Order: sequence, then C-alpha cells, then structure tokens
Amino acid sequence: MIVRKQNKSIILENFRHFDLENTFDNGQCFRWNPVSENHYIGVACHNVIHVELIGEDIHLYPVTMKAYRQIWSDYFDLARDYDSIVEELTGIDNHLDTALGFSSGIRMLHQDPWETTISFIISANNNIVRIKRIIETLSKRYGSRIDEEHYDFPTPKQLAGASVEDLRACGLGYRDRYVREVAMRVASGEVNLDEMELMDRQEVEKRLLSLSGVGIKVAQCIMLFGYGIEEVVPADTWIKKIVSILYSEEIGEKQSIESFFQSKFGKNSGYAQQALFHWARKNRLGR
DNA sequence: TACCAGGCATAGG
DNA sequence: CCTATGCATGGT
Repeated sequence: MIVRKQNKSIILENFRHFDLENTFDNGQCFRWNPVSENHYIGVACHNVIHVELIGEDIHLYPVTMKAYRQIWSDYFDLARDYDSIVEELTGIDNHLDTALGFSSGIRMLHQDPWETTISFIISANNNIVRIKRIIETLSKRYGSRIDEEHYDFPTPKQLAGASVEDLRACGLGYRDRYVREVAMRVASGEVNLDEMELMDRQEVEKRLLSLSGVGIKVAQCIMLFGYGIEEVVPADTWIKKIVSILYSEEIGEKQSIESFFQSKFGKNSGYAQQALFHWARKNRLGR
C-alpha cells in the first residue's frame, strides 16, 4: 500500500476494497453523508473528515501523517487484507456470493464504543434515516462544535446533562430513559466502556447486556462495530428475513442464526452478515 | 393510510 | 424457562 501526503490530504494510491457507498451507507455508522457519488464527509474521532475517490486513489482530508497513523488507519481498518476475507468467503454459498458482489468494498469501521453504544440503543425498532436524524440532533444540542456546521458526538458527561424531557424533545421516543441511564452510568465512571476493549467477548457481552436498552442484538452490533469482535452476527429483522427466505431448509431447528453463520462462514461471519444485510436492504428483499 | 423500522423491557405462563 | 405485548416516532 502506497501512502503519501499532499498538502492537507493523505492519499492512498491505487487503493483496493474501499467502496464509499457500501462502507458509509450500510448501517454500521450514522454520521457519514454523501457530497457526491465519490465523495463522503463524516464526523468521526472528534473530527470532520472527507473521503474522496479520485481516479484510483482514496483521498482523506484534512489529515496529517501523524493523525493518519494514530487515528485514521485504525478507524478505516486500513491494515486489514480484505481481499483475503472475500476470497475465504467466496464459493461457500450462492446467496453470499451474490451479496459479496453487490456489497463489494465494504470496510468494517473501528468506531468509538461509547458512540456506538448510544447509537445502537437508538437503533432499536427504528429506521436508519430516523436514527441518523436523532443522532444529528443530539450532537447539535449536546456535542462540542467542530466547525460551522458539524458537531462532535456528545461525551458521556455532556449527554448526562440532558434530562429525559430534553432527550424526548430530540425525537428519541421511548428510548430516552435508556440513553439517560447509560449516559449517567458511564459519566459517573461506574461503567468503563474503554477498558472493555481488553476483555474477551463473553465479558464484554455480559457488561453490555447490563445496560438498559441493550439486548442481544444491540450488544452484538456494539461488539462488531465498536469493539472489532468480528465473529458476532447481529440478527436484525433483515437478517432474520434473509434466513427465513433463503436458508430455512439449511438452518437447524433450534439453531441460533449466529451459530448457523459461524458454522457456514467461519471467523468472518460478521463480514458475511454485513454484506448480506447491505444487499438485502438495498434490494428490499421480500418486499 | 397502514405497516414497518439494525428490539427492548416487562408481564404472564 | 418460555412466549406475548406495548412502545414513541416518523419513513415508506
């Protein structure tokens, strides 16, 4: 991989496996928006950052070489060899092959556990457009200003400063008290989401499930998108629909979707799940 | 206009 | 242990 700096940009030359739409509009993140087909802008890691495909190169800006090494290489998971992941997943199953073709170039972002936790509490029984709107409102009202039009995701203390009524006014619906309770527990230090980075899956899952508004599906999303635990398979309505339509003959009578995926697709089941989710949602499977 | 959305907490069996 | 139900709000 050739990385070079030009003015205020970091340029990844001739970079493979980074499709902007398939990465930023696949339901893993909520603060990225298109400027044009080959240009997205997002708020992540306390910054506003552009990602633009120019020719065969990916441009990240404004980014210093130091920030690239310390923050963005990890956030965009740039060191990972996605070609080998796709290669390992190809040829197992016709449906997955179709989904992988449609969902090419997805990168699994390494997102902040706190932001991921609150975001996926909000995601419960909700749609992606509305989830994004709510998170934008929370950031504008309680987050720190980054530039003229962008606000950072609120810190635990900033969010804990909002009452349930304040939160309800952000359009959270019945999830207002979940968000408040979790913000209070994290702000007080009773729950430390960062130290959980070092724990194993079982312990992370147990702790996440102790948070109000976090059930198994939301916990799995937080583990996959916030803690980089790749083998988890969040089973939302789309994945359940996929299984019922495409794999009902194959899956065991009382087998969980996760164990079905893991036995079929192995350690990269989380990636397989994300490709199938994206393909099903964009093609309105079963509708 | 109904139905649905990256489900959860709670009550009842 | 299990399944059933209510839930705020707005997108489609």
